[in-house]
Amino acid sequence: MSLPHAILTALLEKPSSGLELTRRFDRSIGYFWSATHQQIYRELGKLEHEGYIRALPSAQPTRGQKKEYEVLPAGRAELARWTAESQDPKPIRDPLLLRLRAAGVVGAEGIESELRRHLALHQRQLTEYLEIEERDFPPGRDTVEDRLRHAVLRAGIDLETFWTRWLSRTLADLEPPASPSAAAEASTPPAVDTPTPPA
Amino acid sequence: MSLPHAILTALLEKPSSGLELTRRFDRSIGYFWSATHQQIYRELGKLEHEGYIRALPSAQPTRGQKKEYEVLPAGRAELARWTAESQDPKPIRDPLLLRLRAAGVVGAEGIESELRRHLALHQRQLTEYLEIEERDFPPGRDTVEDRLRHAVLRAGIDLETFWTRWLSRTLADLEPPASPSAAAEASTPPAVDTPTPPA
DNA sequence: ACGCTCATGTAACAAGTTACATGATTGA
DNA sequence: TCAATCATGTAACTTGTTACATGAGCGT
Repeated sequence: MSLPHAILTALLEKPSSGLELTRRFDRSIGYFWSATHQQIYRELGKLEHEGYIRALPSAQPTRGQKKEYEVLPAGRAELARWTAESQDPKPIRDPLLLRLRAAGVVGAEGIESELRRHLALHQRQLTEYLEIEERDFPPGRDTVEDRLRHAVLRAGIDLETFWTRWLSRTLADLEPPASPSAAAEASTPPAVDTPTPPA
Repeated sequence: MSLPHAILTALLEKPSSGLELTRRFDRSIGYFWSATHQQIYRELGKLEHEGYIRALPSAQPTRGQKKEYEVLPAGRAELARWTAESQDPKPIRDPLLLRLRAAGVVGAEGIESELRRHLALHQRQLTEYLEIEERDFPPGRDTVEDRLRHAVLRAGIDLETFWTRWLSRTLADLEPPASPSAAAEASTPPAVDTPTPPA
């Protein structure tokens, strides 16, 4: 049940329309909780129905017309409740790790180029986060909000750093099958489904 | 579309019944792709229907009777195709980061105990991974499969290491609002939800 | 006969994804 | 007026979650 609370947070930071929210879920908040506009409109409807938010009266309720929402006290209370709630961390769920495991069974044919591609993507994301850090978190200010937001950004930075390091190391580990026997194996792709028969 | 391929991988490693798979999705494979037995049975049905796996003839098809599956050549081919496929990494999606951001808006009341709790959980998980590494990856062997499986485990180790470090640092950052000015800020809560007024 | 565990399943729902539909506004 | 863009929405589907149902085999 994270999306509604992500929306409440975004709306508290600044009342917005559905499309404006969608754009913000492509940047700031979206860096650690993405959502499409369909999800957002659906959820806005629910939140309004439950009395957590309301449409600002200025906008008419016709199709194609902008409709801005703001958070009601009940919504703020619900968000505070959820924030302090006890929630276990979700276990890792990563298709790339799964594919690496599968590669151990059906052969590591095309996976190296994927690792390289992911490495480039994570490096780019890391650069972006570092730029944001430089821009939005100069050494000066030090409110509690600043620290919280900085901590979140630092999680992004550290996670991307982890990926770039792990991918680099894994590539280095895989590239040189080193021993001549292994090299010979690699140059002998006998058929469709031969699962890496190494020495 | 990861679950069917996770199951194909598991079945290639060892033909199993639904319940045996469920158990394995609580351990080895489950460390980076979890699944409940309902998901697994549903997916086994689909995979059989599509001709990727088949039930071993030994077992009768009655309810309550064990039914073992094995992977057919088409299933192995599909898994190899998927493994080498180009798939973009998913952006981060973490409720804890979201809650930290929300705490910046509605106040960081209960979040510190959550951070400590998560820290303990991640430390325990890290210990478990390190034990597995010691047990399953002694310095000796060095086949391609070994390297792949070790790389996957190392991802788990490095990720848990990241979390423990980040949580420790974030806790240290939050505990002492330190500077008098920051303390002054914190003691001026303009509205509903007083954010973190600790000593 | 009873309860326990093993084992397979159904049903209903929640969350996320993909494709498409529709109206309003604005500038060429 | 036409196309592009802004803006809100529907529909259908897939994936994941939660609760429950049912049968087989075994020990007491």
